[in-house]
Amino acid sequence: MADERYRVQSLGRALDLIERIAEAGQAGARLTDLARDIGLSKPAAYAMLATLRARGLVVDFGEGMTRRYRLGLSFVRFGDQAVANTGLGDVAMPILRELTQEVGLTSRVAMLDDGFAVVIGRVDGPGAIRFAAALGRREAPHCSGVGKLLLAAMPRDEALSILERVGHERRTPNTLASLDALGADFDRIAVQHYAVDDEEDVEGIICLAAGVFGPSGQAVGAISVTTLKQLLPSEVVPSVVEPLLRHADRISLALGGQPAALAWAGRSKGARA
Amino acid sequence: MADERYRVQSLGRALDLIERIAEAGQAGARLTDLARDIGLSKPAAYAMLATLRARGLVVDFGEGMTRRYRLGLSFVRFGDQAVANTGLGDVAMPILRELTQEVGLTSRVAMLDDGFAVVIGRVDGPGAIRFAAALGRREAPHCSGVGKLLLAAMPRDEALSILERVGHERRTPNTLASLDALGADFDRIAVQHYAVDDEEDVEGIICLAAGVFGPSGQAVGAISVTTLKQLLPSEVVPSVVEPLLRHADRISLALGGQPAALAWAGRSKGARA
DNA sequence: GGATTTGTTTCGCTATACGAAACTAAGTTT
DNA sequence: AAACTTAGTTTCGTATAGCGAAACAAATCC
Repeated sequence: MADERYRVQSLGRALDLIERIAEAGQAGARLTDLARDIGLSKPAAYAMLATLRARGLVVDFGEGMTRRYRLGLSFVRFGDQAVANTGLGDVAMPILRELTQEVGLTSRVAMLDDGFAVVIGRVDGPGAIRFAAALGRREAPHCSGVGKLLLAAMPRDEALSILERVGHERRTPNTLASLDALGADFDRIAVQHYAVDDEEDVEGIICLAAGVFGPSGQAVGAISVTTLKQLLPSEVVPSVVEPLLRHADRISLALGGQPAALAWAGRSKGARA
Repeated sequence: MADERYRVQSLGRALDLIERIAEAGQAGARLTDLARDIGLSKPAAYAMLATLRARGLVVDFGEGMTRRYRLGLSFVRFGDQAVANTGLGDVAMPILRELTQEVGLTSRVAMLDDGFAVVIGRVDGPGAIRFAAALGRREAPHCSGVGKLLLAAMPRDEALSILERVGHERRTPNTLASLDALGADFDRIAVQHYAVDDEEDVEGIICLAAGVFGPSGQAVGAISVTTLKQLLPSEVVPSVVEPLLRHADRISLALGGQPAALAWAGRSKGARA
């Protein structure tokens, strides 16, 4: 099944097209650019766009020579459906709202998907500082709070295998780029039950994450709060960690899962199961 | 461009496939059923699924004869991007949260897309009563609060043309199924600045909607609150309408648009522009 | 254990996705 | 304002690749 023989080439190209349109964002993408970027002729791209447009998956605007394409609202349903499928999104969102209200920070929920931490829900904090916390963003597992937490919660060899596969390159001076440093951090996370991304992905941004655990004690996801490092002096970190862990446990319990204390305690012995 | 000649058939079939998988929801869909439903051979559907799976657009679970497919998290990013493109989603969500907190009811934002009101954001209310308010859902324009509001805000002939195109059939005893009844309701909405779906779509459900207006005074979207009819006696309706209109105006202003009073007043004379 | 059903793989035919080229129309330059 | 450029649209012939038939493998049912 992982075999590359059984693929539909034209569908793959159409997905490339969608990818490029998504990258173009609100500004939209032009036919000629799209065709060139995905290595297709204009008529071919034109036909694909017409097909996607008929389904509402892309919309066009502008007339004549300046027609542009962007993603259409038909994607909304599919994206929401994908989140609903996880079972985590709907449970987490109301609690995330309470967390954001309590600590006054932007909060998120993420799950591991193909080695990356995918953000499936967010609640923007108050104030002018907005973080471009796009849903569906794939956060690198080695330099994001949610990513490190989810890796720390799984058997060590699996975590290392993921790191090897998706990489763990340096992004800032603070990034834990070596497997040794990451392993030590995982150990600390397992003891303290929360992960810290201290300017390891983007300079100036700090992020605290806690795990959400299922019935068997394995981590099904993670929640986090994000803010500017300068707004979170180290002495107030505990006052944020406490509600973070508390609300994470509430989500775990709402899912019928284990609280963090139980899950982390049972992790080492259950790891080989 | 609306011409049906220039289409990519295989892409269209793949989109049918995605549609069916979305319909199957959390339970997932099986290869054989999918192939049959979209009128394709098993090998063809198999290749499409492999292509989609490689991109994370579908995920499979279960082994052997009971393998099932559901939508994958890669759709999340596209859905969020589509909402972000509208410019309305990100502005409306924080205010929607305040609205839900203030009135204690589930709230939503919707936009008109291809004749239907598409829900692009929601905040679930507290309490056990959850409404399956899926994002991306296309609400019929004639029997939903947001739909009727958006139709009432546009030139009457355009509204009628949409109703003719997408239909306006009866769903409950309360549904306004005639164009006359709908027209009268549009007139009332234009005067009172809010729309009511009083068990017109689903029995037992009531919904109040208010408009969000852009700089030129045209409606760019609508927000609504929904609850069980029996929980909202008519004497308390005004106490919900007031914050609804107030927060809707806040969204309009945040977009650089006009408040409802101005927009509705300027509607008739600007209609032919 | 045989029968049935589902997923997987092979393979050959032809439908169809693709590119070349021509066309139209909207900007841009001189 | 005419020549030039650039973008989108349409036509059409061809070779590719998408498709179905058939066979295979593996799991479930009776």
